[in-house]
Amino acid sequence: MDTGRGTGTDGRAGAVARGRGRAGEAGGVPTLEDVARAAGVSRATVSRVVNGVRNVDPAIQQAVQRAVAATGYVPNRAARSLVTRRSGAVALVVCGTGSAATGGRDEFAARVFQDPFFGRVVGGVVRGLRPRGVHPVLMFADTGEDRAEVLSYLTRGGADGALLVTTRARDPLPGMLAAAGVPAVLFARPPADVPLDHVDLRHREGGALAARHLLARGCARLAVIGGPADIPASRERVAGFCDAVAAAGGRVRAGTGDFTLDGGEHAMRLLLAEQPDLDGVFAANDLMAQGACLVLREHGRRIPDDVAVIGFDDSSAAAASRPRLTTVRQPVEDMAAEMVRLLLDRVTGITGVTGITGVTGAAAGADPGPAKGAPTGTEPAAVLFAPELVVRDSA
Amino acid sequence: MDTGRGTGTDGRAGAVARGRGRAGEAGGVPTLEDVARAAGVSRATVSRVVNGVRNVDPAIQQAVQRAVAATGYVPNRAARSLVTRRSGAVALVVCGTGSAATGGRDEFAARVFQDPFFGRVVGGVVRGLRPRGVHPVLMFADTGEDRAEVLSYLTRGGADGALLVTTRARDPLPGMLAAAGVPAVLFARPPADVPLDHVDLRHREGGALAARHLLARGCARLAVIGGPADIPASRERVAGFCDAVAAAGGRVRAGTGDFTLDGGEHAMRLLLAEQPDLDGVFAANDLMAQGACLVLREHGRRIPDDVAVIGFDDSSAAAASRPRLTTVRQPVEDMAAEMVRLLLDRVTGITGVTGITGVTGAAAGADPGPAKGAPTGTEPAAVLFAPELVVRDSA
DNA sequence: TTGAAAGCGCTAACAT
DNA sequence: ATGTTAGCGCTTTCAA
Repeated sequence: MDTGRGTGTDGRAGAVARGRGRAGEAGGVPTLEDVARAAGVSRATVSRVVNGVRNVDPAIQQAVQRAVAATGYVPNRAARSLVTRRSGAVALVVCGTGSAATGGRDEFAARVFQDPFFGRVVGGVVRGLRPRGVHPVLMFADTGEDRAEVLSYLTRGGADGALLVTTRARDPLPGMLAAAGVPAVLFARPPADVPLDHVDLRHREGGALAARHLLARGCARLAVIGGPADIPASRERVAGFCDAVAAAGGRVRAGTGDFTLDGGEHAMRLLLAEQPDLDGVFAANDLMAQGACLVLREHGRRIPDDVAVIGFDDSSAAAASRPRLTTVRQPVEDMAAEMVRLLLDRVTGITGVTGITGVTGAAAGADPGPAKGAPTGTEPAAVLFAPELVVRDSA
Repeated sequence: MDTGRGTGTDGRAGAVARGRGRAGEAGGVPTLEDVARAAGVSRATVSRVVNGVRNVDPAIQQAVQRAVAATGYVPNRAARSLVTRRSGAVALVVCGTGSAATGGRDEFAARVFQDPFFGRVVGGVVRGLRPRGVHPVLMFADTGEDRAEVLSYLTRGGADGALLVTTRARDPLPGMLAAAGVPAVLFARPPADVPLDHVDLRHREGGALAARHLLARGCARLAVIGGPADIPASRERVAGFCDAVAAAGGRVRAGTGDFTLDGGEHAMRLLLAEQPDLDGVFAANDLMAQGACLVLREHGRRIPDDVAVIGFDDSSAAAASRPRLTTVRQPVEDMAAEMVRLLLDRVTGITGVTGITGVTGAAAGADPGPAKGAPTGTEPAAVLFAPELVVRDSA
C-alpha cells in the first residue's frame, strides 16, 4: 500500500479525493477501494455488497450502497473478468451472408442484413439482452477463417456464450462450438449429432397451415415453390404443405426457387407453363411469393380470385407488396428472446455492465415464456414455436 | 523466477508442460509466462514481441514467435484491458428504432433492422472491422435510458469508441458523447455545435441528380414526395431536387410522406388529385417511391412512359419492385467502412482479439479510400460521399 | 460477519 | 536489448 492505508475510521472522506482516483468526479473512475474508504469498510465487503452476496450486516450494506451511489462507482469489467474468467458478454453469430462464395463488393456480406429476417432476429436478441445490461458482440461467420475467429474469440473468453443464427444445414460451426464446449444456442435445429440448445419453428406445421387455408378456399390445382435444397427449414415447409394436401387427397405441382424474387418469378413461369389453370400457390418464403404474384399478374391472373398465393415469414416485404401477402408468420422476435433466455440459463451469472446486483434489485422480471422447462442438466433444450397464418389479400 | 529460467537454449520444450498451464492443450489456456518459459526469455520480452515493439533481437523474436505458435498462446483480453485501460472493442449504436415512441410488441425495436438501410450499415461496419480482428458491440439507443446506458458503457470502457447511426436531427446522444470525450463517428452530419467526426452523403447532390435525369427525359410537370421533417437528409434531398428544377426554370409540386410505403401511396394520391397530368416524381426514399408506383399504376399510368419515378437509397426494395426502380444510391457500405477508418484513426491501437501485431504482419492493407485526409489534430473530420444515379426501369 | 492477503495475466517503468 | 518489478481493480480463500 502506498496511499494512507490503515488509517481505519480515521481516514475519513478526505481520503476519497486522494491518489489518482478522484471518486465520483470526471477526472478518475472510482474503484472498490474508493467506495470502501468512503463507507469505512474493506474492499471485500464492498465487493460482497456489490455482488449481492448474503452474509452482510444490513447496516453495513446500507452504508456501502450509499457510498456506491455517492462515488458513482461502477465495477471495472476487465478487472472482474480477469478474476472470474467471464466476460459478461455474449456473441451473436450470423451465418449465411453469402460472403464466402462471392467475396465480391456487390455480393457483399452485408447482404444478409438486407434480409429483414436477420434484422428481426437481431432486434429480438438485443431486446432480450437489454434487461440484463448485456450487449451482443456481432460476428459474421461464413468462411472457415471466420469460423476459426469465432471459435477463438469464444474460447479465449471474448464472450461467455454464443447465439448462432444460421440457415445452412451443413454449417460446421455448431459442431465446432459444441466440441469446444462453448455454451451456444441455435436458431434452427442443429445437425443430428450436435447436442446444442436451440429454438425453431414447426415448419411443417406452417406448410400445413398454408395448405389447409388454400384447400378451404376451394383451391384444387395447387403448386409449391420450394427454396434452396440445403436449407432444412425450406424443405420442411414444402413437405408440410405437400403432406397436408395429400392427406386431403390432392396433388401438388412442385417448383423450386432460391428464396429470391427472381427465383420466384422464374419458378412461377415454369409452373404456369406446365399447368395454366392452377389456382393456388404456396412459396417457401415471401420474396418468392412476391415474385410469383408479379408473374401471375403479368399473365393476367387476378390474385386471389384466379390464383391464391401464400408466402412464408411475414417479412416486411409481405405487407409492403400489393396485393398484401397472406403468409405464415414465425414469431422471430419471441424466438430470439427465448434464445437469450436459454443461453443465460446455461451461463449462470452473465450480467452486463451494471452488475450491481444488490442495487439493481434482482434478476429482472422475465416473462412467462413459451411454457418450456429449462434445460434439464446437460441435455440440450429445444423450444419449438408455432407458426401462425397471417391472412391478408393474396389468399 | 521459479521454474528453471535462465537455462537458455538448454531449457527446452519440457518446460512447456509445466505448471497449471498445459500450453496448447485443451486443459488450460497458455499465458505469457508459459510462452516465456518455452522461449527461455522473460514475460516482458514476450510481451514486446507480441505487441510488435521494436528493440527486440531478431533471433529472440524468432524464438518467441515459435513459442507462441507452439503453445497456441493468445493474449488475455481482460488482463490486457486492465492495464492498458482499453477494451479493444467498439460500440455500434443504432438509433431510430422507434421503440421509444411505441414500446409495443409489434412496433418493436427490431423494426429498424427491417429497414435494409441499417443492415447495410451494419454489414459495412462488420466488414471494415474484421481485418483488425475487432467486432462491434451492438446497442440500440432510443430512450433516454438507452442513451444513459450507452454513455455509461462507453465511459466505463466497455468500448473504446462508438460508431453512431442515427437519422434523427435532434438526437441528444452525439452531444452527450462529444461532451464526455468519447471517441465517436457519426453516420450523418451531427448538430452544428457538436464536434464529431462523421461521414455523410451529399444529399442535395442526390436530389439534383434525380431532377436532372427527369428533366433530361423531358418531364415537365414534376412532383416530389418528401420524408419526415426531422430527418435532415430527407429535407436536403428534396431541396436539392427543387433547386435543380428551379435552376432549369421548372416548378415542383410538393407532397410529404413518412418514409413508408403507405405514406408514399397517400402522398401520391394527393399529388395526382392536384395535378393529374404530372409526368415525373421524385421520392425521398425507395419505399415511398414504390408506393407512388403502386398508386400511379392503380390510376392507369404507365411507368415510366406516362410518369417517370425516381427513388432514393437503392435499397433492396428498389430492385425487387416492378418496374425496377430508378434510384439514387448512397454507397452505404463504403461509408460505413470509412466510419470505421475514422474511428480507428482516432483511437490508436484498437486491435482486436488476435492482437499479435508482430505475427500477423502489420496493419492490414487498407483500401485507397475516398481520398480524404485523416483528421487533422483534434478538429472533426467530415467525409462526404457522392451519390450515384442508378437507372433502372422506372425512369 | 468482516478483513487481510493473494493473485488473475498483462504492460510499463525502471534497472541492467 | 532484456529482465525485474510493480501494480491495473477485482474476487476469493483463509483467518479472525
